Amino acid sequence: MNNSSEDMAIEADRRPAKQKARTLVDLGKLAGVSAATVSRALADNPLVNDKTRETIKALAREHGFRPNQMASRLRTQKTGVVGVVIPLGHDRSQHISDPFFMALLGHLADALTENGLSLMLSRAIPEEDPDWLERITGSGMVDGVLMIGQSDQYDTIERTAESYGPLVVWGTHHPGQRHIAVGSDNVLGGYMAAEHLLQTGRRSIAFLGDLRGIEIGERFAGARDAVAQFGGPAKLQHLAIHLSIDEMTGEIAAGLDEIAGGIDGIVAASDAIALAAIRQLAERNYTVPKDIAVVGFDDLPMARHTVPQLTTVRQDIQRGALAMVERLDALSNGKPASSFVMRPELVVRSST
Amino acid sequence: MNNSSEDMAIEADRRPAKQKARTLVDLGKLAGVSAATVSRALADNPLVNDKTRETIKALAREHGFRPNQMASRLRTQKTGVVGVVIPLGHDRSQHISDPFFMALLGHLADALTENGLSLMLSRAIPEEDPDWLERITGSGMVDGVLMIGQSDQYDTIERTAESYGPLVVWGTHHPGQRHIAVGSDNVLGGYMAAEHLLQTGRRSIAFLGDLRGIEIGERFAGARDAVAQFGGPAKLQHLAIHLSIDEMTGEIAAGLDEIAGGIDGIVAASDAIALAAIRQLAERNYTVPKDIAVVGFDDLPMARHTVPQLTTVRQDIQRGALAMVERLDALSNGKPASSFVMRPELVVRSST
DNA sequence: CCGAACACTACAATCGTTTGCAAAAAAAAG
DNA sequence: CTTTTTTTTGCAAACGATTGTAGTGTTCGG
Repeated sequence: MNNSSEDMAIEADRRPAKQKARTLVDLGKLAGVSAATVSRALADNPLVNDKTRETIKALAREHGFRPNQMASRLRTQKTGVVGVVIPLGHDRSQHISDPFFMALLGHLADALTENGLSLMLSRAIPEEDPDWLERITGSGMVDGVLMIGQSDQYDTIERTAESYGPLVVWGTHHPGQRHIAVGSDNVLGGYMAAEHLLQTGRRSIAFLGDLRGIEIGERFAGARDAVAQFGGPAKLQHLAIHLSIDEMTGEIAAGLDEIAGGIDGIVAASDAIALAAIRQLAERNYTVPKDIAVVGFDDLPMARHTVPQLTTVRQDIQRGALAMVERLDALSNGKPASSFVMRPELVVRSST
Repeated sequence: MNNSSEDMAIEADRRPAKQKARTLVDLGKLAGVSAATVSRALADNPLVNDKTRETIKALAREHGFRPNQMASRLRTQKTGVVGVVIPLGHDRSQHISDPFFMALLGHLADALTENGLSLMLSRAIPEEDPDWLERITGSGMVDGVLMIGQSDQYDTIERTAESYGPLVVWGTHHPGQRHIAVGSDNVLGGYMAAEHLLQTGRRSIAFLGDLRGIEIGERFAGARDAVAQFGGPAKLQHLAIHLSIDEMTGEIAAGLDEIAGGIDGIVAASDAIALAAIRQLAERNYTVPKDIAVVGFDDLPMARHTVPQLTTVRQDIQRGALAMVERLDALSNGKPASSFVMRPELVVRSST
């Protein structure tokens, strides 16, 4: 048992790398053929003799040889890499480790790997780097770009979409929109959440989220619609909560101190916000759902593992990820593609 | 309000891309200079005349020109990209969206972006692709490789480390180990978790996790040490739980049905497992921590937002991510680096 | 035994940048 | 108005793989 109270730095055994065949020419020399033949052999091109191919392949295996991707891709003008960008526009301090981003990213990684593609991840901060999108589309490093969230960069995205084909965005689709988007019907989702609270007898609802995010704004609009349509004594108020998990806690605490006494329902813009809110309510001795009911948004895996289990508006992230990859694939092969708006689904659990 | 019950596909306005200057030569022609000069101008090379540079830069901006990265990187033999690999060895169905992976990945992305590097994410399934690591190190696409977890691939990693320099792994360091690793002292962490339960009066402890994962095996070993050292009536048993969130729930449910009556403490191999366990215990009317105390591992952000808040062994993921990037940076610049074992920290909250 | 058909393989150009070196232009010195 | 020095630019050779085309060698029908 190690009982030191300090971290430890440990020297590792290291020795210089041994020499290998690094290029097609090297390997060709060893096999007694030209680089061209080696290239074809490794690509299973039928032009090359079976025996030659086997010799070459064996040699390649033995030397652990792999063709240089940079050169290959320069030549073929294909990279096999798609860029995944997370624009952090309205919420500069928002961390890339936001759980929704991460969940979608995970599914994207799975879907892309399935298709033999690699994923290049970038975080973009538009305020600091106005060229953020150009930098990626124009880098020549990627065959296409997937974007997670529109943030407040709708116009930039539209502008880029005019000249850059293979671009698919997670977010909303507006009529006449140029870029392909995959996402949920956020207005409907917000509507469902608020409607559910109203139907279960709640009347004074707070919406927790930062409306500058396009999608979040839509969720709020949906909730407002529901409340307006319900009419009567139903009320809706709004609390701006950043998505960053660090700021979130304090903001929610402060906000709830002010309004918790006057509300009986919360529509949270995300599951993460909902969880933080539930936690803060528990500390203030409000019982969920008896005193205040809480509806989340996203249905992240964790929503099922909380106490109480979270009622939330489910976005099918996996399906969305798949749809994004399919569309990107179509676009990069010159085929047409269309935006995709998924219908969200209210999942009623124990927090309402 | 959209009340259709179907998802929707929407055609987007699309038009062909407009033509731009695509190469240094193109741009050089426009500026009346050679490609070499353009290259230097864009790189702020002092050899080129200030006025010329400005002309060229303006032109480049106007045309949205960016040098082709493939060509540039082929020429300079530097990619500015580091590969991040998640080997899914012992737990084939484990999803890349595992919350710990995602959290570490997020921090890595932040740390790398900070240093102007891009991140190429790959998921590797060693059983299907024995060459998984070679495929990445030898691809020529990356300047270095970061690995999240050793899974059961310790030998493969060691072998690769002999010939491939810039490789840093999240995981454990064994004496004489060749590859650089950053991670927590898992034995100590497991020890701390079990010791804490014993000190708070628990005597019959279950460890939940799949011992084939090296790190998890170490955590179990630590817990065993603590129990052995405590002696007397203290007991430890083990329940194999996969990391995949889908399998996890069922396995935990089945396992708990069998043993929950006979235990008063749980050491979970991860926070995710701990949460799932708490949830299952609640459904079986066991109160946490009164009937059964639960200690997690990782201290993911969500651990603070659960009810009850999770007592857990904290790994400083952010610090670890930073350490990994620093070490990789050193290695790729030919400098030496050493493994780094962080001391975990027991965070006592309300689940014990 | 010759020419045609076929099966392989090698040559060489290409992808777009970068960079050592030489050349040209401009400035300074004599 | 030469020479010498300093700037500034262009030339051309990499980087390493791919691929159309030309070339070599083999086989086969006649």
